[in-house]
Amino acid sequence: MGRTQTFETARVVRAALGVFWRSGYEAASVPALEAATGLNRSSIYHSFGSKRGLFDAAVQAYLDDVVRPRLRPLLADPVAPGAVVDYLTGLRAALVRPGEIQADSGCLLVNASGAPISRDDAVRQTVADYRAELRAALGRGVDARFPGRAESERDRLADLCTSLVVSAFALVRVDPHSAVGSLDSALMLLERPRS
Amino acid sequence: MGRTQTFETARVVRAALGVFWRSGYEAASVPALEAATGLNRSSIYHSFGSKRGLFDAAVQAYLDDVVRPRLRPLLADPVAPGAVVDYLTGLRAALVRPGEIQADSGCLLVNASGAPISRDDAVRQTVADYRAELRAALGRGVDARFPGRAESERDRLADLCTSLVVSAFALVRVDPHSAVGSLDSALMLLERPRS
DNA sequence: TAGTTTGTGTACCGACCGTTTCAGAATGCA
DNA sequence: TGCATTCTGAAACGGTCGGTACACAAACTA
Repeated sequence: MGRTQTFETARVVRAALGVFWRSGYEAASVPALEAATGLNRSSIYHSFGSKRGLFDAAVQAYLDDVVRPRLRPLLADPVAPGAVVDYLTGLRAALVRPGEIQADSGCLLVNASGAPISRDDAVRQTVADYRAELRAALGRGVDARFPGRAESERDRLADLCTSLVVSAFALVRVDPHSAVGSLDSALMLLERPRS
Repeated sequence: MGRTQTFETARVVRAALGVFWRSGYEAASVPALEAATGLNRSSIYHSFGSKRGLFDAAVQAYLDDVVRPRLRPLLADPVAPGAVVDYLTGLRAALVRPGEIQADSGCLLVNASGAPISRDDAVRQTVADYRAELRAALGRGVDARFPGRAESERDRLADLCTSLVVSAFALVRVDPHSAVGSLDSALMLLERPRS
């Protein structure tokens, strides 16, 4: 063997994620990635092959460290009846919290969806899969909240919530007020009729 | 006086709009804008001052030639009861039509919302105003469709439709199927109860 | 026709882009 | 200690970026 890696890959990827998240893939310059990660370009290219390789790693980190932890309660078995509402409430809070990266940069993947990088098939698939994952989780949450309702109605509701979350992410950067409004719309749809 | 302009400004701006729409502001290179408009950079800079100046003109053209014509029936007085449904149906058709720019590039302004250009205050305001204009028009449409319902309920419905349209635009590029699904969700919300 | 104003083409500016190369420093194993 | 392997720093690659300078062609007014 030879010398071992002195930096923690996970930490580096997380730092790169911040840059991609704030700037988008195209505008994230290699010097900016060097500065954020503390790595020289040489090390970056040695470890990740290309800017794109680092981006792909950052996307995985985004899914694993940001998206999925928030969705986890919706994947429990059984799902708590309040889990969907908790999810939306938590997201709402994040979008409102000043300085929070989700608040001023939205969602890495929703942003990618409207950017030039979206012309890449693999990225397109990743974003579509992300949406499907979100939809599936919200579906479980809706089922747990309204177990008595017809499946078609629960599906309709889950579709609506998914779209509302996407729309919130799409507009946070320019109009946080209506982004929060989208989530509030979703929360109203999930209200239980008075007993 | 001296020589007069030999090109039609409106045509040039429309050509530039196509480039910005497909590529986004940052990735729209000056050479690409030259090719699309048929103008030399010198003429572009003489007439519009900067790439950004041309972009601003393109945004106005987008609002005037693309957004507002589609919204026009919703601004009529009185609004036809079917106008909202027609709007959503027409948009749905455009998002499905292959080769249509809205189908493979979404909405210029929703895309801008997740891009680096969204850090510019003027652009932020423009996109927020665009959303407000869409919301207002859909609000009129919803009012015309359900004149008997309470105002709060009509507002809720208009908010939902607006978010659903935004979410459709946000994802067309990567997942046209669920984009259409968002519009279908909106159309279902607008169904009239059987008489 | 003379003079003035304005549009247009060519060439070039410095800056930055992502990527590659290569030498050397650092650390593992035998 | 010596070798092997890997990480790291510096420098340079060709290419493209948005923007500018300037000369000239064009077309209007008088």
